[in-house]
Amino acid sequence: MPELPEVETICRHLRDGTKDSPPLAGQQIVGVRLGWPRHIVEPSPASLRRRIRGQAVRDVNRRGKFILLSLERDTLIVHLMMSGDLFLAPAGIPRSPHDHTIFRLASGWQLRFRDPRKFGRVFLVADPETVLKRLGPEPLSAGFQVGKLGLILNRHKRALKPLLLDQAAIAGLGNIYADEALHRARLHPLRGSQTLKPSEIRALWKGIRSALRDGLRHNGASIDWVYRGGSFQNHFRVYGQEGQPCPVCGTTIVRSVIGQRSTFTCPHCQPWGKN
DNA sequence: AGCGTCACCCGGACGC
DNA sequence: TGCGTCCGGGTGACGC
Repeated sequence: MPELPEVETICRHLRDGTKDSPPLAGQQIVGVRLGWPRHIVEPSPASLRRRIRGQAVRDVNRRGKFILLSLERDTLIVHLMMSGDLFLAPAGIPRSPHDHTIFRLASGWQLRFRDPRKFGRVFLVADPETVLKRLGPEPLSAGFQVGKLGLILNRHKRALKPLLLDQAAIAGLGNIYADEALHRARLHPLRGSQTLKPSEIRALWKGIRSALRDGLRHNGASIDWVYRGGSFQNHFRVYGQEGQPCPVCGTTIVRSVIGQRSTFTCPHCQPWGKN
């Protein structure tokens, strides 16, 4: 499921173009196909269709797991949720049954939102902050220093894993990168956020950043049936590795459920002792 | 107030 | 083959 590195990779492909498709910036939207209107959170589908016509894409950015397409007057915001993909395709390529929302461009290319599970969300708003205001800081930004993570950890009294997954605390982590970050930090996912020593806060900070950076370096992870060309799935240390040896110590990775989420840990590297 | 838990939305994968 | 169950990101309802 697309998390920060996967969403960032998709944004880069849209922004810079790929060997098969042009950059999105400068392209004018001339029409929309709304094959699953429930994707549209706001405004109404009819209003979106009317408002978006004629607007050109100025820029492509990411905030948390949201893709932001800055248009001339509005911002088109897409959340891929767990099975979404956003990409350019020539109009001549037949759409797949899951290409629900399609933005037709003046160039003849199409911006397609493919989403087999239909959980994705689309917003067209004048002010992106109305959608993004609840998000916590960007974990890869220069402003996200160790002290900032320490404040977040101490502001809450929660188990680490649900806290890492809370987009209002830190934006962009999902199940994969939360587990990978905790393993790198050698911290158990049930540790209380207020019980960490300074050295452990630093380890978690480094774990979060290095897991995300490694994900980005491999263009994200390609899992389930959604393939975007990433290869980070070949470098998971714990996620999905139940029964496999820990790459650090060889102990068998175990799966548990924490906060209704599958959670993978190394019992040796991430002991659940006192604290 | 803040936290945990649960249901909800979907369809592909998988087990029987 | 066909049915039932599981999974998961974010949100909102609910209870403590």
